[in-house]
Amino acid sequence: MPVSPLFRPIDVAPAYQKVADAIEREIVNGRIKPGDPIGTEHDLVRQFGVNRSTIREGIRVLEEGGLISRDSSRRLHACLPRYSKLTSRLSRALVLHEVTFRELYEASMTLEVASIEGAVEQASEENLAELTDNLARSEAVVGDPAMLAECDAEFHVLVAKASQNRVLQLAREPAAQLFYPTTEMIVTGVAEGGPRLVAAHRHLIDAIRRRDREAGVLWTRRHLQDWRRGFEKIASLDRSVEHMYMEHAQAARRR
Amino acid sequence: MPVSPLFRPIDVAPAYQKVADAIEREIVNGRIKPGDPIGTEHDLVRQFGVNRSTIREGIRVLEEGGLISRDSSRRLHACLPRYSKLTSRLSRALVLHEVTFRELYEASMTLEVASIEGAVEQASEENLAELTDNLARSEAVVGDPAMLAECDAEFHVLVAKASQNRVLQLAREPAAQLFYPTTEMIVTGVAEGGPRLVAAHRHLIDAIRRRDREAGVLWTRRHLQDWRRGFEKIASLDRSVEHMYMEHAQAARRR
DNA sequence: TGCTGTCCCTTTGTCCGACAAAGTTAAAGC
DNA sequence: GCTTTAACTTTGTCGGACAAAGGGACAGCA
Repeated sequence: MPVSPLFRPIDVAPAYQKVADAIEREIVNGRIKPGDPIGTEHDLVRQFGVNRSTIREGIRVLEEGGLISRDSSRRLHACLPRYSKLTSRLSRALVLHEVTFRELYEASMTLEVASIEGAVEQASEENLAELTDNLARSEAVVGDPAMLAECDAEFHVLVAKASQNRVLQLAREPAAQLFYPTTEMIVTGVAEGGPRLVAAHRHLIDAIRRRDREAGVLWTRRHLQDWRRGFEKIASLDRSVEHMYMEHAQAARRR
Repeated sequence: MPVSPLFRPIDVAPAYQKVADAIEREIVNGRIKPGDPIGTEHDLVRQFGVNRSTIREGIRVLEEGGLISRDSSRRLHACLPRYSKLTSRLSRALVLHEVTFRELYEASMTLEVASIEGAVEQASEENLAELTDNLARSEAVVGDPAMLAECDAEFHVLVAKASQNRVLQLAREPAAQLFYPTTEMIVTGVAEGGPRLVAAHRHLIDAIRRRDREAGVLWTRRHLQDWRRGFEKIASLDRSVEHMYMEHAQAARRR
């Protein structure tokens, strides 16, 4: 017979976790604002009454979560978590879960179409300027697969940004990060890949400028289908995302 | 005049970071498989030749990233990062960036429609059984807003799972986690809210079973529009997601 | 005035050694 | 065979220590 629940389980979190939680609460509640200094480790030792090693373990937890960071002089301050840092964790998780390129492709089809729809509706002049600048840089490096792939990744980040929807921006990011290395491979392996990619970007910018939703969606689909056709010349869509992707993710995270 | 970039910045990562990176590499490369033991802190001290405090800081980093965890006996082992743990970080970031409910609503409209489309196409008998079970539990707690909101959140997780697309599952999660508290508020404040919610779920399951894509999309839209109408009785869609949401996110993370 | 070098203080990253609490293993006892 | 007891191991925490690097103030020099 199970005993009746007379007592609740006691919260026995280790001290470093409690330190992290306490600081996190202050930041999330807004009592510590992004940019505010957290104080030195010694300060925290005094405030929490625990050893510096314990404080440092707590700091690592928060740092990894993107809630605090150290400036050039290594002083601690609260900060607004950067999406790209957090989403690289998710990309890594997708790799470890061995998702297939088909899943990536189908999810991205949805996410990128939604991005362009938002961009067509909401893009500002500044967004258009950024996109145009990106296009110019892409044209300049159309012969360099690595650089072009980087420009492509940035282009789609800018489209998502132009949608003015940060939830969407964040949702597409983990999948998008996994695209980058294949884009490089495809542009390397398929002769007409680079020019087609740049042409698609040009049409997309044009669609955004003319607020032409149909054209935006059409060219986004074509752009992705191009990727797919190029990819299928190299491998099967049902292959799982390979481990090599992590090198890129790691490099991106450290930036 | 700027100096020409003769030298690249030297990589001077602190030791704990190098420890974390080294272990991460082994896991991501697959040399350490999920479930494999990492060894004791003392083992790592010997292998890396650094102090235990340094090892422990590195471990915190990996633990926070979901790459390793401690079992019941606190021994370290590699593990498959759980989406929900990672996405709660993102939800927190969305809160701190003060995204609006409008962004949440519009992004979710896309993500949930994509989920149901995938589910209609791909759902297995097992997925349907889980959904049906969820529906039964929802009907049983239709009078309890907190429990019903929890069931609703789980329902949509199950729909996304039925799509068999893990990228999509992951992409919708950060936004979905922010819905939960408002659903509770709406069901509390709007008398017909609970029954309408359950009815929508019933129609969605039916659409999946009949592989009726149109009906699935239709009822997903209605379901979300219901949420929106309910929400607008309480507050404006352009209000930013409030800090109170973090309590839920924190509770979910610890589970 | 503007730049450089120096001295001092603070802060961080790392190390060492220590210990209680909790878990593990294995032997001893029934 | 099952329980109890007694080592042994591992983790979480502590205190103190020190070198390296950064910041600030101040003097010297062009």
